[in-house]
Amino acid sequence: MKPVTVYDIAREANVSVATVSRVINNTAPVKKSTREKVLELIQKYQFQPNALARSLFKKETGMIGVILPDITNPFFPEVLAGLDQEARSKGYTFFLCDTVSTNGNSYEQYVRESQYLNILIEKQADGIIMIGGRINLARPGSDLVNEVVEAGKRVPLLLINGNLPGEGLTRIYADEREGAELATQHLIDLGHRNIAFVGGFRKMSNTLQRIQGFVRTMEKNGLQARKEWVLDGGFSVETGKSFLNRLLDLPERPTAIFCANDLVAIGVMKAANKAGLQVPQDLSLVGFDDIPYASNSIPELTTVSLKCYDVGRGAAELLHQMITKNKVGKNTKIRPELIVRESTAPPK
Amino acid sequence: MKPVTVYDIAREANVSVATVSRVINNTAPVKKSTREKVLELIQKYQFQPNALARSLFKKETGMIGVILPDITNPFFPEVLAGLDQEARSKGYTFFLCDTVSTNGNSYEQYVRESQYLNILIEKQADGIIMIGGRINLARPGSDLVNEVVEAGKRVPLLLINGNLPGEGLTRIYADEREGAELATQHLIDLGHRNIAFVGGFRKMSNTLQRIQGFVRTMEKNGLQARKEWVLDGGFSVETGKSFLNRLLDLPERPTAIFCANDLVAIGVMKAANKAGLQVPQDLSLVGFDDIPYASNSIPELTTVSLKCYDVGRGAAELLHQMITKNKVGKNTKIRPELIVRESTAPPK
DNA sequence: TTCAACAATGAAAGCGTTGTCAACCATTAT
DNA sequence: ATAATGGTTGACAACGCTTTCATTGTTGAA
Repeated sequence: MKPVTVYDIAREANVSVATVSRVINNTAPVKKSTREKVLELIQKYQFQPNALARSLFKKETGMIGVILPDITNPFFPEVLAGLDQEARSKGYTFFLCDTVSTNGNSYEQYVRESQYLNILIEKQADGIIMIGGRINLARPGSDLVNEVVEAGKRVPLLLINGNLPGEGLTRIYADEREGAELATQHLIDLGHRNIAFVGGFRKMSNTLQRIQGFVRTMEKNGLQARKEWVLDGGFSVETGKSFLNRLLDLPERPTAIFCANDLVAIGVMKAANKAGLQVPQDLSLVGFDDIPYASNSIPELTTVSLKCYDVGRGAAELLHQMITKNKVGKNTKIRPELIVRESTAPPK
Repeated sequence: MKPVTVYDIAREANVSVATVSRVINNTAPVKKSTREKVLELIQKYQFQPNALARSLFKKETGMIGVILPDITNPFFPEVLAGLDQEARSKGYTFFLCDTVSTNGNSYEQYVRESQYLNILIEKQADGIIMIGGRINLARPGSDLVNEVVEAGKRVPLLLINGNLPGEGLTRIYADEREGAELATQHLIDLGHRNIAFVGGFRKMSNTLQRIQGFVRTMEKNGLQARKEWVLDGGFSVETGKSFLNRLLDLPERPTAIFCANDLVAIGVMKAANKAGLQVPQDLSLVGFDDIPYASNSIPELTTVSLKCYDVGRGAAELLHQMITKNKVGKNTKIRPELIVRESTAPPK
């Protein structure tokens, strides 16, 4: 049984398809009696217009594509939620493109990122949002960057927390460096002198900024960021665990650790716990991102909020403007916020 | 600057659009020289076919709609990941429909659920997956159920963990009752006699099944499930906190608590910690769902895994069959698994 | 040499909408 | 009575693609 179309409705109502279209979209006056007849038929057949056909004609789909590296990382659902709340009210709907690689192959992830870019363009998404992902690893002039820039010429494209220099890409991002400064200063104000930085990938621009913020703040306070105390290599709980153990093996131990993200902080906390260290009495910990878990751990994690939700909302708004006003968006910076909870205290 | 179309390519290559289409889709033999010319032009203009037009004709979009209640709840990204991994290999792409209500209004959520159902049908999604949500609250014959059933007649529709009786809806689900039995038996085997159940909504079929599994197992072991020890009212961390406090105020306290989900368990754990109770020495805890955070808490949470990822994969596979074979799917049950970690121990 | 088979192509008919344009009718103003 | 207004309506041309059908050469077999 084929779906009914405007033609079917029109035929049975003895009107033209144009009229049917008019009553559906309220786009021109229709005599009350015919309107009612049409409406009745629509009801009777539960007619639902084919959005593909409509979009084909109108050249707009009301769909926004979101490309992200791993939906399982709680950071992303959070910004998605912000995105959704704002975009929904504007009538958009989402395409979810998770580039996670099953086997952890980062090349595969790269390929997927550019595949999705193409798919979204072919499917005529009204706009594209890219969050995180390999682009943070890419250098200006690299293939991926070029692809993204090219895509950006075809459809409004917004980078969230992407750190691409210049290039004419619009982005909205939290100021990672400022966040790192906030966190580091907090630790220093508490009286810590021996502070380590753990996690992330030094090659990625966001990690780099966090490290820079950390180092700079240490130096501003006349402190030294020791090389053996800044360890990068991942964003996971496991990373945190293994790095704490490495730190513990060193002749001298830090009294506080600033972690590249909350997951790493959780890992550190767990390893510390196993090693018989009390947080925050024996070791202060501050995370980054303020994912929901951060307030669920025991003790609750002091962290810096990247305002994912706000970033998401802002992104939706900005993208909407790019789509409707057809103007290139302006880069937007969101100020992070330090959230002091229970995992930090003065050193013994 | 308008996007280039097959016509533009055809014109410049001095061939018909049919030929262009043929080289794009490899759907009929084309002379090598013309194929190359066309390919070259496609490359030159970075031509990307309009998927809307194609879908309009082919009557397939390769899009699957996923309706879920709140992407921020870590349970859902997990099944989404399973879904994605399986569906991706089959060439599908996802529509994300989060029905979360900003103001916590459950009627609004209901409305949104049925709105999305319509949107997905209009956008010609090849299939629809509904996870969790209000449908668990609905009774057979209610409006929402009818709407879902009607939608299911128009497009392959699969319920994940939905507990609708009969009705001709296809579903794939984890056996909640069995999971509850596993958890309860584990506690009993450890030597607990005084066990409470906390969390969920009694009105929702999934909660009900968990409670039934709990009660039944208690009785099978000659134990009694006391009314004042089975408390429902939510799925959040806060729920867990407030309910533990309520339990603590009672003249007699349970030595173990079976929680309706992991989030509630976390809440209980936090409240217990505040109250000076050690988990698991003073209080054993088992959760439900096995969200990622379950293995991150201190102590790590004993829980029952609903195999979200497997359920997701299974759903993708099942839906794919419904779409391609055009056959009604068979209900599929996934067996849950008890995951013993650190939050349970024999009572003192 | 002739016919069948096949490779290579183009014309044109959709797919289900929307919007433009012109036509029609009934009022109302002149 | 006639022209002008404005509310209603239908025909039809897009939108960009795929596929069917028919047509043209070619080539191998009879």
